[in-house]
Amino acid sequence: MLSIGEFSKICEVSTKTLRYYAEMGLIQPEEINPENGYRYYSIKQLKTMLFITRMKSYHFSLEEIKAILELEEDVAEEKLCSVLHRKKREIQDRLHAMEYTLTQMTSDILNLEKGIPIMAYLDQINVQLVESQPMNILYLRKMMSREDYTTGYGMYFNSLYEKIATEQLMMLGSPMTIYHSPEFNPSGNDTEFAIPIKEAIKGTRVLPAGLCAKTVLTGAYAELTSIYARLREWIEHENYELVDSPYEIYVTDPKQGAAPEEMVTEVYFPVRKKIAARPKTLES
Amino acid sequence: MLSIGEFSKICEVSTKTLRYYAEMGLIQPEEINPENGYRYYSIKQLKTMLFITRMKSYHFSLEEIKAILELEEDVAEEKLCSVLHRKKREIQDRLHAMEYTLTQMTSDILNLEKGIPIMAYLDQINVQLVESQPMNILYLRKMMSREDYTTGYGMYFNSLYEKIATEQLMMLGSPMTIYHSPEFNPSGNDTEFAIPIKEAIKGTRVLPAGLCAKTVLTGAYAELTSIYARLREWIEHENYELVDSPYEIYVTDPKQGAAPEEMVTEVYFPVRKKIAARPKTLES
DNA sequence: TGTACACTTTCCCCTAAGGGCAAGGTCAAC
DNA sequence: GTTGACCTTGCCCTTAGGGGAAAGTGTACA
Repeated sequence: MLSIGEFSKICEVSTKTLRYYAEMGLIQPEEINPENGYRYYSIKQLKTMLFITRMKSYHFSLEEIKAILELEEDVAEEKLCSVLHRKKREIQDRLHAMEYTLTQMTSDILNLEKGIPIMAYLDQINVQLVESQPMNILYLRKMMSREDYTTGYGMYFNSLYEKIATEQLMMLGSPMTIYHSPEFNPSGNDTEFAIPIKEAIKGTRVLPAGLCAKTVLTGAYAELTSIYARLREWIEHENYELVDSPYEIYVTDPKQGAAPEEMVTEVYFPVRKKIAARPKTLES
Repeated sequence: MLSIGEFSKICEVSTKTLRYYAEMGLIQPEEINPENGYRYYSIKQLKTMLFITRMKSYHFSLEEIKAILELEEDVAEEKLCSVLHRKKREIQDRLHAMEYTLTQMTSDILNLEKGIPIMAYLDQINVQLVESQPMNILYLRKMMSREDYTTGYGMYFNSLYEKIATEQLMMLGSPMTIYHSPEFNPSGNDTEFAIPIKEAIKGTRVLPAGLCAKTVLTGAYAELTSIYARLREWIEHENYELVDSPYEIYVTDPKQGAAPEEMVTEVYFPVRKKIAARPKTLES
C-alpha cells in the first residue's frame, strides 16, 4: 500500500489531483484508514491513473473519462474505440480551425507591416441602396445552432438540389439563406435555405421585392460578422430601419470548392427610411 | 446612442459579455445615465468591439487584449505586430502538439481494433538489473520548468557540444540528463545535462558506478512518464529502493532528427535492495 | 522516550469568460 | 394607464484543480 504522496510521485500527479479525482469518483484509494482518514493506493491502480492521464492528453473531460471507466467489461473496448474516433474527429476540426486562424493572423501581420491598421478593412466595406426583384424560391426552414452550420448548409442545400434535379425544375439564381431570427441567438437561429426557381410549386414562396442595403463580400465567410455589423451601422447612421429578414446570396457556389479568397457573397438588408417623429412606424 | 441590447445585436455578443467587459475595463459604454444606470454605446465603438472579438479568435486573453488597447498611439502598431508574432508562434506550437496527439490517438485506435487494450504496452515494458560503469561526464546543471524543456534541451546540449568542439575533447558516449529533483515538481526540476568525455577537466565529474534498474524505450518521449511509473512500480514490487538520481541516456541523438518511432532512450534508476526490518536504512 | 519535521486531513477561496436566474426598476408602444 | 420588453445589480455555477491555513498524524533521530 502506498500513501497518497508516494502514489502521486509514481504517477507524476499532485496529491491535490488525487484527492479531487477521488472526490468526483474517478479513482478511489483502495483503502482509507477509518481512524485518521489517510488514503492508501495500491500499485495496481497505477495503470488506471496512467490511462486517465492519457485520456486527458486526448482532451477528454474528467466526466467523459469517468464514463469510460464505468463501462461494463464486455462493451468497454468497442465503446472506447467509437468514443476515440469521435474525439479524434473533434480534434481534427479544432486543428483545422487553428490552421485557419493562423492564415488570418498571417494576413493581419502582413497588413500591419505594410502600415495598414488591422481594422482598416472595415472602412472599405461599402454599402449600396438597391431595389431587389421579387424571386420565387424553393425553401427549407430550420432552427440551426451554431455548430450545425457547417454540416447543415451542405445537407439542406443538397436536399434542395436533389428536389430540383428529380422534379426537373429550373434554377434561376444562386443559393441563398434568409435569417429570420431578429437577433444574435446562441441557442439557435431560425434559418431558411433557398434557391430561386421558375416553377411556383409546393415548397416555394415569393421573396418580395423591395429596397435593400446591400454589401458584397469577396473572401472567406469569417468576415461576415463584420459585414453584418457594418450594415447595421450604416442603417443606423443613414436613419433607415430593417423591415424584413436579412439574407445572403452565395454568388460563388460554396459546393464548387473555390478558394476562400475568391468566394463572393452578397448580403441584403431589406430597409425603409425611418419616419421621423411619428410614433406609428408599422404603417406607412 | 445605442442601448446595450441594440449594441449587443450589432456586435453579435451578449449583453452579459458587454457588462463583463465594462466591469473589467476593456470597453466602457460612452455614456451611463446617472439616474438609472443604463449604458449607452456609440456606433463608433463597434470597431473596438470587432477588434476585441478578432483578438479573442486569435486566442488572446481578455487581459492581453486590454493591454493592447491601452497602448500609446505611437507604439501601438509595432507592439501589436510583435505581440501577434509571438501569439502566432504559440498557436503553431499548440498546433504541432495537437498533430502529435492525433498520431498517438490513431495508433491507440489501431491497436484497439486489433484487440489490444490501450494500456497493454505497460506490461511489455521490461526492467533489468544492470551494473553501470563509472563515467566521466561534462555537465551543466539547471532548474528547468516544464515549458523550458523543449527549448532547454537544445540549448544546453548545444553549449556542451560547443565546449567539446572548441576544446577538442573526446566524447565517449551519448548525451544524457540526470534528474536531481526527487519528486515530480511542477514549478521546476533540478536537471543536469551531461555528455561522457575522456578528459577530466573543470566542468566534469564522475557519475559513480552501481546497481541500476534499467529500461529501454524505443519510440517517442511521450511514453517516458509510463516508463518512470513502471520503474518505480518495479522497484516497489521487487523491494528495492532508489539511492541516487535517475538518469536518461539518449542513444539515438535527438539532434539527428530521427523518426520518433525509432528513437532509443535508456532510463536508469540507481537502486539497492531494501534491508528488511531494520530502521537505519541509510547505512548498509 | 521525546522531539522535530515531514506528511496528511479538511476547509475555504481563487482562477477565465462569461451563463442562468431572480428581484426590482424603467421605457416605449398601445 | 397598462403591458410587455428591456435594463439594472446580485448571486451562484461552470473546469480542473492550485494555494494556503489550521489541525492532526507518522516516523526518523537523539
